[in-house]
Amino acid sequence: MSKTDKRNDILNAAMTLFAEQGFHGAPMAQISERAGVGAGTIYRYFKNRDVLIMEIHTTLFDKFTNHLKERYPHGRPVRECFFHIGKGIIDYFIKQPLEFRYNEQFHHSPYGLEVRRNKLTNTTGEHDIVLELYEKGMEYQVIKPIPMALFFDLAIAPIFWAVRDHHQGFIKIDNALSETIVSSCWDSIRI
Amino acid sequence: MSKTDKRNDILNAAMTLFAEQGFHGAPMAQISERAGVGAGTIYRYFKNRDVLIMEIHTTLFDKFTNHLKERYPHGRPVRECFFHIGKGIIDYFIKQPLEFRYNEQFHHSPYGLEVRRNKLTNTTGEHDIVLELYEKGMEYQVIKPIPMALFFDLAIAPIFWAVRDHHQGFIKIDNALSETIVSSCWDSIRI
Amino acid sequence: MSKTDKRNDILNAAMTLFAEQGFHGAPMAQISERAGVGAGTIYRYFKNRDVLIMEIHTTLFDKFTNHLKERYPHGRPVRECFFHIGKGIIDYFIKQPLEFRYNEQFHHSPYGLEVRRNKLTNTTGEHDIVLELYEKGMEYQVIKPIPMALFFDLAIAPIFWAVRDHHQGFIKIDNALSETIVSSCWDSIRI
Amino acid sequence: MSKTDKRNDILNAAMTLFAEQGFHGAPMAQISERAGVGAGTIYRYFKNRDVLIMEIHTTLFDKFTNHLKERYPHGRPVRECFFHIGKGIIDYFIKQPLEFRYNEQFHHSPYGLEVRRNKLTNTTGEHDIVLELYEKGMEYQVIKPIPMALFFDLAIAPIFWAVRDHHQGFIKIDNALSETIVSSCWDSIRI
DNA sequence: GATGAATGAGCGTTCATTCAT
DNA sequence: GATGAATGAACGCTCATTCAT
Repeated sequence: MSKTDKRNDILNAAMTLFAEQGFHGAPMAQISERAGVGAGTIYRYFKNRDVLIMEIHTTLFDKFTNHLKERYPHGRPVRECFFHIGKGIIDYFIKQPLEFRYNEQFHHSPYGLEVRRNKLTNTTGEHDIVLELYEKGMEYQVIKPIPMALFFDLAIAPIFWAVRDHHQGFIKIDNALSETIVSSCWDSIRI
Repeated sequence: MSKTDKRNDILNAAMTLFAEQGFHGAPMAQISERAGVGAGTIYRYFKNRDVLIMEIHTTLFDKFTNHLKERYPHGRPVRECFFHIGKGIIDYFIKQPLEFRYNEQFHHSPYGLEVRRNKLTNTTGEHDIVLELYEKGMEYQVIKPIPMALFFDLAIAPIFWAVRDHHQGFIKIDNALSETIVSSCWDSIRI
Repeated sequence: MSKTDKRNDILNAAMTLFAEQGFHGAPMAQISERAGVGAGTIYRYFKNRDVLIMEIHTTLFDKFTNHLKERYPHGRPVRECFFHIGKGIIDYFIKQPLEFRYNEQFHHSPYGLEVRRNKLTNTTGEHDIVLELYEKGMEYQVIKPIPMALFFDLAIAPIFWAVRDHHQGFIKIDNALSETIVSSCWDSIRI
Repeated sequence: MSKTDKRNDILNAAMTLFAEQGFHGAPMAQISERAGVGAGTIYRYFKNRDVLIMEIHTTLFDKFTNHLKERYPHGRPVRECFFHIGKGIIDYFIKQPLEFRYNEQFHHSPYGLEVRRNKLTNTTGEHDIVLELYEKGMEYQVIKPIPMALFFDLAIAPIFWAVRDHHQGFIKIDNALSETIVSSCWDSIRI
């Protein structure tokens, strides 16, 4: 088993347990047991628990972002781009319930706040796909003149809530409903 | 000091500390200290920590619901009723940052899931109002034909996210922006 | 059992174990077991392990100092005062092997250095009995003109080493030998 | 690099780290890193940590003893021999602060006791010289009639304490003060 | 021979809960 | 009823040692 394998085992075990039981319900000992490694081994790959939690986020976020960037309709109208993203988010997280749960846990923890803050006050050159959309929408005046953070709230919040409801069994999102959701979000931000 | 007073002191102390420091950052000893009671006294009023956390939620939720019911425009058009609720939520939680923080913590903890499940199944409290709104909207065909849970997601999610952004300093919600937010939500659900 | 009793139990258990097994050979769990209290109880009386170690020192040092101050020949010649102290140290630590061992451990740990530093650079009004002796000896020119720290080294070091040899069985200090030791130390510092 | 080189690298790295950070502050991993060898390699040369600690002592002690034996004034008066040894100790350890620190750590650890016991029982190394000195002093009646261990305590203890004070900055030992120290020690043992 | 990844027992400390007063 | 001292299981983390390569 290669070094990368073991690291991945830990990442997966931790992600699963954090998703299923919350950050506080998953002690390091349980993670190591599930990963099939010794308790101390985790610390060869991650300096401490906090770093592990952050690294899971980073890993998942990269994977998620790559998914959204696939077949992204560069150069096409803002509306079309938005639909790509909205439906992309739904598709991805419908298929990945654990990642979705992890994501929810993460963004409602102290870790999540900091990440969000960095994202919204982004001074690094990182190209956030949604941020770019917002700027283009403003430029072409196809979306309402609102602060960027609020753009996120209106356009994205319902999507995440709907996915959560799907996983909790309150609704069943198929292609048609996915279309309805994203379309409704678009209605709330378009001029 | 009456029995009720002491119970309230505990509820308030616990709510504040949970809101400020998270569930994990507020040990029972600190709660009892802040409430001005002995550590053991908490257990006379609440069977254990989990029950305390649940009771705080119930208490806050009742208070919040009552706020929304005040001057509720019964019999008026769905749109007007929705604006009453939407702006009511914003007003309330802008003024009550601690309660908002508590609410967020709560709904993203294991406790939260169960409550939500009951909420959508039973029809009590807040949902009486919103449920009624949904049904009336369906009947008069002024809102899109979507499942009730999705109605929630579209209409309410952005409001909570926006309030969170307000408290975290990413946006500043004044009356005008409040109007914009609720209006945008309405755009996403109206026919 | 009073509060003070339990605190004393912990202090004694810890002192004994530290003396017998060294700081590193005495885990908190063993201390609590020997003290007959729960593991967490120690932390009601001492913030942490380091504080416990310091408090033992303080307690022992006060007791020891009080012993030396008994029947101290105030106003009598420096030589007589020195003999009182020298023989007092020997008497005390011959009778208290555990306290002696603790003292040795302590003074050769990082804790000990700090204490010694404070003592030698003393700006607090604390009346150290040996320090006073040094100053009087200098004033009356009955001891060699040497730095204070060296006075300690010459006058006190052999006494502690001799007591250690006594406890380790290399010598047997009786009254006569005690007299010899202190007298020899005096020979090394007197003019 | 020969076998001996690697062994020496480990000894030096370990000695330095133990001296600087104490036995408990220097994990094997850090030692191996500093020595430029793999973690497991240490165990090819030393059965375990305790053995490593003991071997460092032995090595340093041999080196130290050889230093004292250099230009030893065999056949000259006891006083002269004593001055050679006393000043030799001071010179050596003033120049070798790390070795001195290591020595102090060692002798106040559980390891130290056993070694000292053997030292006073057997007659090897340093003690050859000092033992000889003691016996000659007794024979010619130039030093007080005291047990050998006590001879050590009176003659050597102040020297070690003074060197410690030098390294800790409480005194500054130059040639004159070195003379004073050894001379004072002599005063305490001579007839 | 040499390596360093892996181990897991053991550490200091916390805190929800109990119960004698 | 009210208290808060006492508990001990549980936690995150370290590190001496092993052993497959």
